[in-house]
Formats: sequence, structure tokens, C-alpha cells
Amino acid sequence: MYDELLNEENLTRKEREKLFKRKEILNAAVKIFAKKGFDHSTLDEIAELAEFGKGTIYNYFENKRDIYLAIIENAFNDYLSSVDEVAKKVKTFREFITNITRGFLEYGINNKEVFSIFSRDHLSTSDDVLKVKSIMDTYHNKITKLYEKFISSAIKNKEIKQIVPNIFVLFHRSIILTYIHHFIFENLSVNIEKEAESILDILFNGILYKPERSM
Amino acid sequence: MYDELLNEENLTRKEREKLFKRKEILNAAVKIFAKKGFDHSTLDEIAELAEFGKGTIYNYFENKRDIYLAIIENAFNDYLSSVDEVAKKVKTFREFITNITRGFLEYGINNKEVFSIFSRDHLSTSDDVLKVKSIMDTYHNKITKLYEKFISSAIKNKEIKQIVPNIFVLFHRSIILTYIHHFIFENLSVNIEKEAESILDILFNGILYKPERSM
Amino acid sequence: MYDELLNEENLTRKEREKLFKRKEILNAAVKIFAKKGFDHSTLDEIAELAEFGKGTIYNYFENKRDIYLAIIENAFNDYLSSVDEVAKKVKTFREFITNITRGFLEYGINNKEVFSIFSRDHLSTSDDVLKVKSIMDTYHNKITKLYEKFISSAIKNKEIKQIVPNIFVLFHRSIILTYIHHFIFENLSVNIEKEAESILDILFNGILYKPERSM
Amino acid sequence: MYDELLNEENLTRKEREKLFKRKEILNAAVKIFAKKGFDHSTLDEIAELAEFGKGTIYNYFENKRDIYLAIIENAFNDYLSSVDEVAKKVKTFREFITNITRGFLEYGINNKEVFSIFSRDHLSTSDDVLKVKSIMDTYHNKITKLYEKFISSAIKNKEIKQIVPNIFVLFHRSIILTYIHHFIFENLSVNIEKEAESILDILFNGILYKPERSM
DNA sequence: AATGAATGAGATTTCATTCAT
DNA sequence: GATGAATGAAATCTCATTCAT
Repeated sequence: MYDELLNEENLTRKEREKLFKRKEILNAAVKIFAKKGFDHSTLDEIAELAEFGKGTIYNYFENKRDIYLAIIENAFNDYLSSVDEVAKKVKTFREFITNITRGFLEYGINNKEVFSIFSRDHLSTSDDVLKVKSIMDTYHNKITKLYEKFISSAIKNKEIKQIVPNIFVLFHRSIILTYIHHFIFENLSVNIEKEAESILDILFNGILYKPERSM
Repeated sequence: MYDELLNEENLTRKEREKLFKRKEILNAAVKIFAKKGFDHSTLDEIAELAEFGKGTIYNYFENKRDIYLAIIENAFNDYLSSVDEVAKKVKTFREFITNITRGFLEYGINNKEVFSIFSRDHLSTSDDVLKVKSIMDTYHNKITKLYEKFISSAIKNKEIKQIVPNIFVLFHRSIILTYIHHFIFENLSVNIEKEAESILDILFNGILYKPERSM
Repeated sequence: MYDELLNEENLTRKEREKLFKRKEILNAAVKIFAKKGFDHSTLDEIAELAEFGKGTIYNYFENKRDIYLAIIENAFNDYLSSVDEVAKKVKTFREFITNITRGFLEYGINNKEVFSIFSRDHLSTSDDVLKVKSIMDTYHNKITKLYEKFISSAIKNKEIKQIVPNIFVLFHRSIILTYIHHFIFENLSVNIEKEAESILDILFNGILYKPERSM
Repeated sequence: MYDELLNEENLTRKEREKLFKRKEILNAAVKIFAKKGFDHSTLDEIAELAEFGKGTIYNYFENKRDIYLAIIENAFNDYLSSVDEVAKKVKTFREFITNITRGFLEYGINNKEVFSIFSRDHLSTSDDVLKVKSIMDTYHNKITKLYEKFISSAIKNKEIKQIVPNIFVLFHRSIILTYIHHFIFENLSVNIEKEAESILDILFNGILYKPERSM
């Protein structure tokens, strides 16, 4: 999404350059934040990795927190976009969940740093991160809306049990994050298709042994 | 577990006193850390809440990080102890999971502060300055060992699918934490029995609609 | 006034020590501020001159501005106290003005640094010094009140012309400051009695009521 | 005086243009400096108000301090010029003082920004980083010279008391500044003639030689 | 000549840790 | 053992100045 902005025809060279540099800074910041967390990351480190002077960063972001928020916001934006895209493309609940699961897994595996930031702070309550909370809330609500449509019709059709959409979204995300965490943690390579299959099997059918596969 | 140490007969009064004061400090620290996170908590605050002089803290802990690690360690210790206790008490896989689910839910709801710290750190993927990951590793492995016994026999008995213990532990923990977080966040009151039931239902049976209950 | 606090019997040794150190810092700060002005004075300089670590300053003052305000406030406090003291002691307008002129001259000559700060910023409009303005206003009003009693009775007795107290206070202060400035500027030694006499001569022979106008 | 430079015939168009732009910058700078003081004014603000790029400023001034000094110098220059002009025009001491008083009052009321900067600096006693004192010294001496001629002849003619020219200049300036400050501060409208009269009345009836002393 | 992005020195402030009492 | 005053390293952020375009 952000990247696409760079290709927009209707930007001047200057503007494209500015956007490009901004992205360079964000890329550096993601790496530092992922490794050390927000509070232990210093602007010196970020600037150094971005190969800019410390002061230059402040021409692109108001302050350190802003950089962090931009990252979080971008990540959620990507998340939301991908869910939205899927929602538009598919018909059934199962298709919806399958697609999202795959997309999410893929994103997480390919963006370990973002994942790391995301999973590190998403339960923090520090004052400074209240703003993060509110961003997350906003996106969570939008995403939930997209799930809801599919969930409620699936419930109506007696495809799935009576589940609370809100919880289900958390639940689904939590399973996927767990998987991603596992693969990053153990430094394993991932076959997206296959892992998505496992996740979906458990999600839909649970862990009980069943001789006849129902999926 | 930690508390039991205080009652141990084989400690002198001095030692018991020391241990008691150490615990006082930890109790204060948990509250502060839970509220503000590690970096925004100051030793002044902790000392004040613990009703000790700031310097005194250093007679009980090497430094601020040590206090934090002690808390994390205690939390994982409690977690391990409770899993261990259950493992000793029950026979079947289902009993095992049911008990742990209930116990964990109860603990989380009743120890919001510890839960808050724990859930912030239980997924750390990089070992930053806080060195939480190495503690986590150790405990995670021990806990996985305890799960394994039940999982492998359940698989053998065709009670459950072929699941990877390692992932399952993460998975189980994650679901429960998600629930707890949800209830704390939305400030809802929790019926432990009932919620454990929901969790277990989804875990065992998945979300697909089934007219005839199989549990 | 402030100094007297140090001798108060009802303070513990600790408290007296604290007050003493605070004063040490203020003394250092006055010198730096006088020489360089508020904005060009650094805490490093102040700390060094006070022979304290930079951080120590913050155990006695909230921030740099606070140090400045304490100085301004002390100066005005001294000023007010001395005017008040005189007001209580004397009967006539002429005695009042004479005493104050002498006292002020003496203070200014003996506290060149304070004078320097005082005359440097008393017309500043920088945002940061708005607080200074309000302190100055408060004191100016109190001091004007003390003048008023003498002025109005002197006007009634036809000793002096109809003058606006508010302006007169400014005016009187301004004359004295001019003198002090001159002596500091030219680095001259001052005979307080004599200079006060000159000032008063100019001042009085301007404002004295005279039936036969000579202008 | 400075403005006249612009009309000088012996300048090329280029030079006149350069001078014009320099003045544009100074006009902007005066406004900013008056409002925020030297240190809280940024070159960004000045450049924006002057409608130039930040870098352009450096084609006209060596650095920020230079801009400030140019303003101070201009102000003192105007001050000196106007005193000089009056000195050339009038004969008597009283005319001299009357004219200067009116001129100064008028200038101050009509150039609040310049007045604000001027009155902040006219008493600097230590030559800090801004190096204002040395400019002040030079001008003060020149101005004193112009006063001296009138003062000494007036003393000789027994029009006025024996006064020190140096002090008298300060004194006169101080009274006027005090008035201007008062009117600006209280946001009062000023009748120049009338206020000049008040000032002169107080000033003269203090310093006029009077055979019959009333004190 | 005009520009404004890049820069880094330098300022304030915080706070974990030390240590003399 | 308990204390808290003293400390200075380290962090964020600002902004005058430079310089390539």
C-alpha cells in the first residue's frame, strides 16, 4: 500500500524522493524497534542504520513516537487492506478464513520485524502507547466488521457454531501469531499452504481424532 | 512456590526476614511494572510503594532488571508449578487440559498485574536487553515436557490428532491469554467454568456446527 | 529574608543543610545568569560553579526556569521587604523616599549580578518569561500599595504635585536603576549617602508643589 | 538614515536591490525578535516572514547574531541621527531636550517592536555572546557628546544645576523609556505633546537652577 | 542568487546506581 | 542493614549553518 504510493504518477520527483527517504527511515526503524523494543531503541541507532544524520530524521517525523506509530499504522493498514481485498474476492466463510490465514502467515513470515514489534507491544499499557492502543482498536473494529459479514451468514447457514465475532477475530489472529512465533522462534522454514491447512483444520475441526476427514 | 520458601523450617529468622522483604519489594514492583512497563517504572516509585528507601532495594536485588526478571521468573515458575501439579494429579489428556485451562484462567483473572507483565513478554522473539527470552526458553521446554507425556499417549490412543507438542503448548497458552486479555480489556466478569468450557469446546471440536454434541 | 531562614531554630540539621545547598546553587546561578542571560547559561556551567553534579541541581529545583524564578522572586522579595520595613519605620513621605532610595542603591551596588539580571529581562516579552512578568506584577502592585499611603498623604498636605502612584513607582525605580547602571558600567565606587542625595534632589525639586511656577 | 541609503544615487541597481532585500529581512526579523527575543526566534520563522528561503538569509547576513546586531545598530543609529538632527536645528537647552523627548516618545510609540528590542538591551552591563554592549558604548558616547554642548552652556548660563552629562543622558532616556513602556504595557493611547510636557515638567523642575531653594 | 534538505553540536532532563552516613 | 543525596551517562530534540543543486 505504502509502496504503491511511490509509483503514483501524480507526484513530483521531489515528493517521490521525500517519500522514498521516509520509507528508508521506517525500514531502519522497524529493524531497530524489532530488536530492542521502542524504549531501548535510540534515534542515534535508527539514524545510523538509515544512513542519515540524527537531525534529518526530524525532517520526516515529528518525534520518536511518530516513527513508531507510522510503523504500527502501516502494519495494520496492510493487515486491513489484505482482509478487505479478500472480503471482496471471496464468497464463502471458509474461503474467507482460508485466504486470510494464508495471507497473514505469509506476511508474518516475510516481515519478521514487523511481526516482532506487533506481538511485543500489543498488550502493553504504558501511557506512551495509549495512542497505539487507539490505533489498534480502530483497525480491530474495522477488521471485525469485515469478518462479521461472513461469520453471521455462516452461523445462519449452520456452517459454524454460534461464535462472538469479536472474540473470533482475536482468536483467529492469536492462532496465526502463535504459528508465526513458533516458526520464527525455531527458525524453521515454512510451507505456507501446508501450515495454513493445519491451522484451519484445528480451527474448524478441533484437535479430536476423527477417522473420517471432514474437510 | 515462592511463598512456600518462607515457611521452610530450615531457614534462620534472618533469612526468613530477608526473603519476606524481598517479596515485599517484588509485590510493589509487579504493580508498578504492570502499570507502566519496565522502562517507565522508576526505582523511586517501586521503593516508595514498597515503603523502603531507594538504596535498600539494592540490598535485595542487583539492579532494576533483576527485579523484573525475578517477577518473570516467578510467573513462569507459578505457571510451571501449576502445570506440574496438575500433571501429577490427573490421568487423561482431557483432564489435564481442562484443569490447566481452568487454573490458568483463574490465575490470570486474579493476578491481573502478573498476567499483564507475563503476556507482554511470553512471545519475545529477540533477546533484548531484558534477557527475558532465555528464561522463557527454559520454562517453555520444561512445560512442554509435561504436556508431551499426555499428548503422546492421547495420540497413541487415537484420542486426538497428530499434533506437535511444542506448538500445542504455545497454542493452548495463547488462546487462554487471548481470552483473559479480552475479559480484562472489556472489563467483563468471568465465569471460569463456563469460559473454560467454551475454550475447550473450540479447542477440541473446532468451530464447525454439529447438531449432535460430541463432548 | 532567605538568609534568615537558615538561622531559624525550628529546622533540623538536614533541613538547614538542604536550604544551605539550595542557596549555594542560587548563588552560582545568579553569577552565570548575570553574565550570560538566561538562555545562554547552561546547567553545566551552573553546576560546575556551584560545585555540584549536574543531576544534583535537579534535586533542588524542578528545572532551569525554576532556578531563574527563584532568583527573581528572592530579589523582589528583598525589594518588597525592604520597602515594607521602611514603610513601618518612617512617618513622612520624604523619609520614606529617602530611605528607599538609599536602600535600593545599596542593594544594587552590592548585588551587581542580581541587578544585572533584573535590568536585563524586566522588559522581555518572550513566552518563557511570562511567568516572570506575573511575579513582577504581583510585587509591583504590593510595592505600589506601600508607596500609595505616603504619596496620597503627601499630595493632600500639598507637599508634592498630583502624581500617579503607579507611574511614580516605575519612575523612582527607573532613576535609581539608571544610577546603579551608571556606576556598574563605569566601574565607579559609590558614596551611597551622596548619590542618594543627588537623586533625591533631582526627584524632589521636580515633584515638589510650588505655588510660584517657574516654567 | 538607513532608508536614505536606498535612494543614494551613487548605487547601482544591483546594489540598491541588495540593500532593499536586506531591509526586508531586517523588517521581518525585528518583528520576530521583538515578540520572542533573540534566542527563541528561529531563522525559519524569520525566513518565512521575510518570504525568503532560509539559505538566502545567509547571502545577506553572516549569521543570526549579525541580524540582531544590525537591528540594534539601526535603532541606535536612528536614535543618534534624531539627536543629531535636533542638535543642528535648535539653539537652547530647553528646546533641545523638548524636541528629543517628543521625538523619542513618538518613535517609541510608533515602533513598538524596535522599542521592545532597544529597551531590552539599552542597559546591558556585561558583554555577553551578543556583543551588544560595545555597540551601545560607541553610540552612547556619541550621543553624550551632542548633549554635552547644550548641557555645559546651560550650566554656564545658570539655567540648570551642575549635572553630569553622562548620567543625564541615561537618565533622560530612562525616563522616556519608562513612560513608553508604561503606555505600551497598559495599552494606553498617548498624546505625545501632553506626555512630553509631563516628563519635561518633572525633569525641569528638578534640575532648573532656582535661587530660592525650597528643600 | 536562491533554496531547503542534511547535519551534528549542544542543550535540558531523567534516573539507575553508588556510597558515605 | 537502611538511607537518600549525589552523580553523570545517556536520551530526545532543536536549530544555526552548510552546501549541492
